[in-house]
This record gives sequence, structure tokens and C-alpha cells, in this order.
Amino acid sequence: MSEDIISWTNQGTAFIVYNQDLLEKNVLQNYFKHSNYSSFVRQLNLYNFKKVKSNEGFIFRNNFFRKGTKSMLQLIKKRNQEDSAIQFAVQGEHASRQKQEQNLFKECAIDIKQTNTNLKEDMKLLQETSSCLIDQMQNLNYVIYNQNVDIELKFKQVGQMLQAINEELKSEKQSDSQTLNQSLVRKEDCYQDSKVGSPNPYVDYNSTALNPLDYECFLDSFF
Amino acid sequence: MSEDIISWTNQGTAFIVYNQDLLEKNVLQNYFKHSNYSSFVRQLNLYNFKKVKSNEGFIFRNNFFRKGTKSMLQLIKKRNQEDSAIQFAVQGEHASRQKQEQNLFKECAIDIKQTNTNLKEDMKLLQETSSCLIDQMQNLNYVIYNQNVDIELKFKQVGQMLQAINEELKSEKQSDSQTLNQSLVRKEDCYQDSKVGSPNPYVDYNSTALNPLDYECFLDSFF
DNA sequence: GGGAATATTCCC
DNA sequence: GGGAATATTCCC
Repeated sequence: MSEDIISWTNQGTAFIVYNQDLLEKNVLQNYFKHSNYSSFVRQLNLYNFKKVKSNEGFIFRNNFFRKGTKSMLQLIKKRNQEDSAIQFAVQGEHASRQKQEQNLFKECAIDIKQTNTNLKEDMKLLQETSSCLIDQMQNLNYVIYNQNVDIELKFKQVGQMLQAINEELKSEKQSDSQTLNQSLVRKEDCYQDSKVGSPNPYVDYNSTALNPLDYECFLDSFF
Repeated sequence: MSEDIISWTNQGTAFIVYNQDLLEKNVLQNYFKHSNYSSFVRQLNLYNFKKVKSNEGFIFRNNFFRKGTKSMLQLIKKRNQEDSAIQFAVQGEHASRQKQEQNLFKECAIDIKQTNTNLKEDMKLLQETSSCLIDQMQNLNYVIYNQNVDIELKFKQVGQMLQAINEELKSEKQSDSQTLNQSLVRKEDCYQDSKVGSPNPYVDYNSTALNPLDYECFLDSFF
């Protein structure tokens, strides 16, 4: 009897194989192009049947395989279909994302490279500007130094002249000490006059400068 | 007879099927898990057999399928094998190229990063240089300003002294116009004496300076 | 002829 | 159990 070889479980929600040898020779032959129990099980696995140990022994079950409900059989699908479809989709998705990411990196790299190029150019200009500024600064230092030397020389000459005049006036003062005091007074009057008459534009007559003739200590301040 | 159903061509380089029906029922059954001529042809195609019209009729040939040479049969390969091999190779190639491209980006990124590091260092140096230049510039401004103040002060004092001397000489000139020429001569003697007697350390007596009293044209050189 | 789905086999 | 090769079927 076929029931001694393979049959439904008590609940009619799974089936049990009692005799593999007889199943191969008497049953599979009639339904498949083979008579191998292993091929049969392979197909069960492909269609998502599960081999479970129950109180009745090892049974094969599938949620949509039940006694008396043939209409549910259409819900039994090959797992590989979904799997391979999902796998394919996943692979495609993966490749696609990788490609997208790579494109982002590409754009990013190009952008950064352009930025770097611009920065390099800016840097070059700045370095040239800086170099130019340094040159100008050195030149300015040189000019100022030379001006200083020139001015010092001229002041030295002025000092010499004033020294000479000082000696001259001293010797005159010695010959007539009276005249000096007189001339000082007279000078101050004259000083006031010149301020009114034709003022020298380079002289600040209201300054707190030294007494003009007291130039000995004044000369010291030059050197 | 089997020769009435399927047989070698005259040259033994191909075979002819004379009777499809009998082939299915009497032959295929024994060699395959089916008895369909179409499935048989499908397999021939998969193994790269070609259906050719010869003078003997339609024949199936494959370069490695010849009468009496069983050893050549191993060279008969499933075309799909090559196909899938090629496909695999193509996929691999694709992945490899993508990987190469990715490596290029990687190197590029490293290069850019190095460039950025260098730029940052250059920038830092430039900023320091710039900062230094600004300091020097400020210092220079300060020096020039002080020099200017110093020079103005000295000119003011010189101006005052010259003004005073001018007044002094004017009054002497007025009292005796003859004395002026005399005093010029006398001053030059005095000048020589002071050189020998107590030389002013700030005066270079051997300089090519102007005649001390010839200060009118000398003053012009100042302004 | 051959692509694609499914079945069978082989093997880990 | 399930991956992978191969076979068979179905369909364009």
C-alpha cells in the first residue's frame, strides 16, 4: 500500500516517508524523471519544505502544503526564484551604489584638484608679492640709511660753521665785553622786528628753543 | 535497424537522423531521461553541434565528433561553459577595472592630501613673512617719524641761531661796514688756531666742507 | 538556435 | 541544506 511508503501526518499539515527504497522504485518513477530519493529531497528543499522532527518521527512540512487544500499549492514557490532574484537585485544594487559612490569621489577629487590648482596659483602670486615687498623694504632701508648719513654730514658741516662763528664772536667779545651784553639786548629787539618785518618761514619764533646764541650746548645735541 | 533511424555520414564526420519518431521511442529513451527529439537537439546545440545541409541531407556535425575517435570526445565542451567562463571573466574584468579606477582615485586623493599639506606649510611661512614685514614697516615708519621730528627740531634751532647771528652781524655792519671784511680775514686765522689748540672731536677739519662763513649758498642746498 | 526556467545530479 | 554543474523543458 502507498500509505506504508509515504503518508500525511495526523493533522494533515505535513508528510512522512516510511520507506525510501519503495518510494524510489514505486512512486517517484511515476511522477519524476528520476527515481532518487535524494533528488526528491533536493526538490523539497528547493520549494522550501522543512524536514522537522515531530512526535511521529521526521516529517516534511511547508506552510502551504495541507491535506485537502489544493488551491494553496500555487503559493508554494521555488526558494531559488526569490533568492536569486533578491541576490541579483542585491548584487545590482551593490554594484550600482559602489558606482555612485565612486562617481561622487571622482567629482570630489576633480573639485579638490581644481581648488588646489587655484590655491597654488594664489600662493605663487602671494610669494611674488611678498618677495617684491621684501625688496622694496630693503631698498627703503638703504635709502633711509643714506639720507641719514647725508643729513648727519650736513649737520656736521653746519656745526663746524657755527663753531667757527662762535670762535669769531668770542674773540670779539673778549676785545669788548661790554659790547656783548649790549648786542644781546639789541639782538632781541632786532629779533622782534624781523618777526614783524620778513619772517623766515622755517623758523618757529614762538618755540621754546634755546637762546640762539647759547649754541655751545646746542651743538652737542647734534652728535 | 538502428541505422535506419540515425547513422554516421559517409565520411564519418557527422551524423544524420532519418526518423525522429523512432529515435525518440527506441533510442533516446535508452540514453537520456527523456524521449523528446527537441530536447536531444537542444543538447546538441548546447554542445556546439551544427545542423548543416550537405549532399546527404541535413546533418549534425562537431569538429571533435568523428567515427572511431572516442578520445576526441573529451574536447566536446558545453558552449555555455565557455559562455559562463567568458561571462565570469567579463565580470571579473569589470570588477578589476573598477578596482583599478578606485586605486587611481586613492592615489589621487593621497597626492592631493600631500599637496594640501605642502600648501598649508607654505601658507604658514608666508603669513609669518607677512607679519614680519608688517612689523618692519611699522618700525620703519616710527624711525622715519622720529628722524623727521629730530631734523625739524635741529633745523629750527639752526634757523634761530642763524637768525640771531644775522641780526648780530647786521648791527655790526651798520656800526662799521669796514670791519666786516677785516673780521673775515681774522676769523680764518682763528680757525687754524682752534684746530691746533683744542680740536672739537665732532668736527672733521680735513673735510671738503664749505667755507664756514659762505653759508648763504650752503643753506640753499638744504631746502 | 538559443535564453531562461525548472529539474536532476553531484558534491561540499 | 544548499551551491553549482548539467539536463530537460518551455518559449521566443
